[in-house]
Amino acid sequence: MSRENTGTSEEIFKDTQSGDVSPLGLPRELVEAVELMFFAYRDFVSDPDTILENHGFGRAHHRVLHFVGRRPGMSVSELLHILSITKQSLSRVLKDLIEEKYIIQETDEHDRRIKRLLLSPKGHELHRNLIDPQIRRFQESLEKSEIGTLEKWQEFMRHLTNTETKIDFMDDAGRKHQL
Amino acid sequence: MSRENTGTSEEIFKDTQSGDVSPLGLPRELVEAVELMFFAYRDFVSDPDTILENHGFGRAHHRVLHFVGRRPGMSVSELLHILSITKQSLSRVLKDLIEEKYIIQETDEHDRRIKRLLLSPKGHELHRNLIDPQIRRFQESLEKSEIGTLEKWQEFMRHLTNTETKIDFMDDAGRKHQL
DNA sequence: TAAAATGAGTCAACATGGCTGACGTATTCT
DNA sequence: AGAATACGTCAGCCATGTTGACTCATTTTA
Repeated sequence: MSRENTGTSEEIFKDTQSGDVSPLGLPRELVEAVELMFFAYRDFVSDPDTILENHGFGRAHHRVLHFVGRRPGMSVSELLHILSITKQSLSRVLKDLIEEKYIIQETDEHDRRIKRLLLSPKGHELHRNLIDPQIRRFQESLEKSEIGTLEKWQEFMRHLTNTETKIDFMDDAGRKHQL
Repeated sequence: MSRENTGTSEEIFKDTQSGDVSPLGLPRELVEAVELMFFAYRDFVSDPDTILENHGFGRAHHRVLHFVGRRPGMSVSELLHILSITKQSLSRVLKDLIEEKYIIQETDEHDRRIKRLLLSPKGHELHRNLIDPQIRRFQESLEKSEIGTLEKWQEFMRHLTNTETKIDFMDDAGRKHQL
């Protein structure tokens, strides 16, 4: 996989390993990494997207369904924090999901202002159908990779995410899921 | 705020290593991987997003700028294939970039129907400013990781992307960049 | 050389999912 | 009793994806 150097690059960035530099004067493998982020993410969400279409839902619905499924009983404001979107953006999709009985709301026993969100059996089923192809994609990719790849991949992905994101995800919940 | 496990998970997926299973009856580390994909991607694009705002541009402009920068002289239809969007979606952002002189069009010498796309110096500068924080994010994350992490990460990301995506990216160009 | 195919650009119309600011209502905290 | 919190909702804006139809220049092909 050797590539020739154009020679005219500014080389502000010292290359990590190979000394190979892209036409932008940036380390080629990091520019490739930027592109892999784009392609991998796009393809990764493409399978659920297809399923969602048949239900008249979009990616936003998927996210809500996912996090409610993962953290049953979460409040609306917890969900807002995790998704980092506005109340209005959330309410549109949440309304759909509640009206069509994928998500159930239960008033909190101790603070009746808070509504706890839960998946109905129908919601669980859809969630499962949406995540299945993604899990399968991971498993198939892992089969092609050396052992220990997933751990290293996860570690690096964690480093890439903002600390606030990780704190947000842990804090409001009080549960043991930590990203 | 602890909530008890419902206990009714189907456990169709055998867990890869730990035997640990999420509330969904799916291997927990793979469900976490799905979430890392969401969070890491979101945070990863957040830096350029901020810069783009100041220019009145969006993510779509960024993508065009990036691929034209990476593969100078590419045609409009090659760009359409890589981005996998429609001509209309592309034309809106491409028009902006051409009007504001970030991108230059040159008619192909041998086939005058084809327009070759290039970045102007202004375009290169913006491209550079947009990619810089992403490269830096990678470098900082790498510093926190074991050596060899980038290679493993890239390999796995490649496995995650569709084969068509990879082929598309190689074929139309005739150049040696292959994802 | 006439007809077909290709590359690029455009129009109108639509959907999704972000955003803002303002406001209402129920409930709880001080 | 009044302030703060949690949730919901209205109206409207913007970016970026979609479709289908159509033009125009240029090249290929029958």
